[in-house]
Amino acid sequence: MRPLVHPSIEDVTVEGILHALADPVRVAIYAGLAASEKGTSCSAFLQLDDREIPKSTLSQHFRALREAGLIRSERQGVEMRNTTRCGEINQRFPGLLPAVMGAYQQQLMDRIKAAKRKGGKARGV
Amino acid sequence: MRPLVHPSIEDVTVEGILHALADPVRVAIYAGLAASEKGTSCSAFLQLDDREIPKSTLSQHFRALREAGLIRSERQGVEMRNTTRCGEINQRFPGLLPAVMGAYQQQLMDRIKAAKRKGGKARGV
DNA sequence: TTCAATAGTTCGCAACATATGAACTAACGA
DNA sequence: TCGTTAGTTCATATGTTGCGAACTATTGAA
Repeated sequence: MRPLVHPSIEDVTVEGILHALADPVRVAIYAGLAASEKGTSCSAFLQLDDREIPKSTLSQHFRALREAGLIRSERQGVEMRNTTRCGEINQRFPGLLPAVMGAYQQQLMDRIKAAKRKGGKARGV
Repeated sequence: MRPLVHPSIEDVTVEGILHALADPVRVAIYAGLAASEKGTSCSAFLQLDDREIPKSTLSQHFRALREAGLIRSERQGVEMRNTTRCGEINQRFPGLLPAVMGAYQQQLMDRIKAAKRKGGKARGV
């Protein structure tokens, strides 16, 4: 089993970051990791936003985030401790991550508002 | 020949924008359009950064940008007038586009600096 | 040790996406 | 009507993604 790959911060690319964060599932994972102080295991995201994510799919998403340089994963006993590398990235690309996450936040709020206007339950997928 | 599709600004998604801008060719096109005041034809980008882009590939890239909501394309006689929709997008997702384009700019400058440090010619691809 | 349990990874394949040459269409000007 | 220029669409080869099944690593008993 090959060891986990973490690019050094100089090898992190903007296109890589954008590609990784162009997927709602990965964004949700990233946001979850960013919110937790001391790192989170992968399996914490098996259930995400009412959606079931298969284990193998989750693993691929973590790999994508890791190889884009967005997160760091290290074994801690039987499970994984995942943390964001937002400090390093903010230093290399100041303002990029806040802008992206802020835009997603904005989009979420717009959707909630739009769902309310339609009167029914929030069915936005 | 089906008419060109332009999503209304409420239908523009963050994931769509990021996916479109996760490609260096499309970013170069977008930057070129953003720099020009009165719109630019597609064929202006057939030669890009020393690279030859095939016509059909270019057409797909323009379609991607268009359907992500990043640009507007309208026929002007025999050619196309492409313009960015950055005004609308900045209103809907304030700060997103400047942050992304700024990060690419940063990356470009870092690469130039790194190439200089290595002494040789700028071979960074 | 050996066995079972838990947490992730890797493999294989089907479905989807992308790049590009070739053929096509649309607008214009002889 | 023909030729030219500018883009689009089609066909296809190649690449990427999602997911079940099989595998690996670590820990904790028995």
